[in-house]
Amino acid sequence: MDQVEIFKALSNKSRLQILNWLKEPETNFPDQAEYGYANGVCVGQIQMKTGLTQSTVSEYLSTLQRAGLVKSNRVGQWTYYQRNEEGFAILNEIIKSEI
Amino acid sequence: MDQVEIFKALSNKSRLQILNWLKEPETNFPDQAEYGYANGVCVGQIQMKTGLTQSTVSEYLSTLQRAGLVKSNRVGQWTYYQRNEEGFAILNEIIKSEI
DNA sequence: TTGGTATATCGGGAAAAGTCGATATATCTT
DNA sequence: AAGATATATCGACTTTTCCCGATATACCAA
Repeated sequence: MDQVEIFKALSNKSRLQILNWLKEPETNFPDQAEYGYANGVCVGQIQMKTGLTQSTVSEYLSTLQRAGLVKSNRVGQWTYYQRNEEGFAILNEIIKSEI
Repeated sequence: MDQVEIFKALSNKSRLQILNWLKEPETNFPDQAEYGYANGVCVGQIQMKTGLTQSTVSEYLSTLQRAGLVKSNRVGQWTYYQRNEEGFAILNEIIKSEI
């Protein structure tokens, strides 16, 4: 888990927004309700809310996942993303003791 | 204080290292001893330790200052830099509540 | 097996960041 | 006032990031 990679992932307004939205999926992605929130929120929902293209959002989610800040679950043709709180715990450790 | 700007400032190995070194100036910048540590560490000392050019280090320190992570004191021909712990407090707040 | 839908990957052009050497500015010393 | 030293800024070049459209892949449904 590279520190620089984590901070690079956080160096983008849209990616920060996605992470924040994923804190309260029920509030921020109501259209996801019919599929449930257990596995997270699917890419299409996130894409719509950002207003960016599908490819960009897919790329951004990969970036966040490589940094350890989200995790994904593939279910059928959907990929659900949710926050990875372990990643944030690591981030807190880094800031407390390594910076 | 822009969130993205803070994370961009942290998205660089050398800048992270500088911040970490400045946690213990006495240990990491012993040559600074004769001038004291009260105002921080001067650019030249930091430059030597990074191995980067003077202009790059000066630029990096400005970047960190714009992000609120260090503060500077000019004394004579020297500019001393030290950590700005308020900035780190803000960073912690951002991570806790805005991401 | 043929479409249809959701996501991922690829290729690219524009903008930003990384890093340098050269030069400017500020200050100190003599 | 002149030279020396410390730092900041400028101009340039290379690498990375941003973000897109097009295409590929995976899965589902008829």
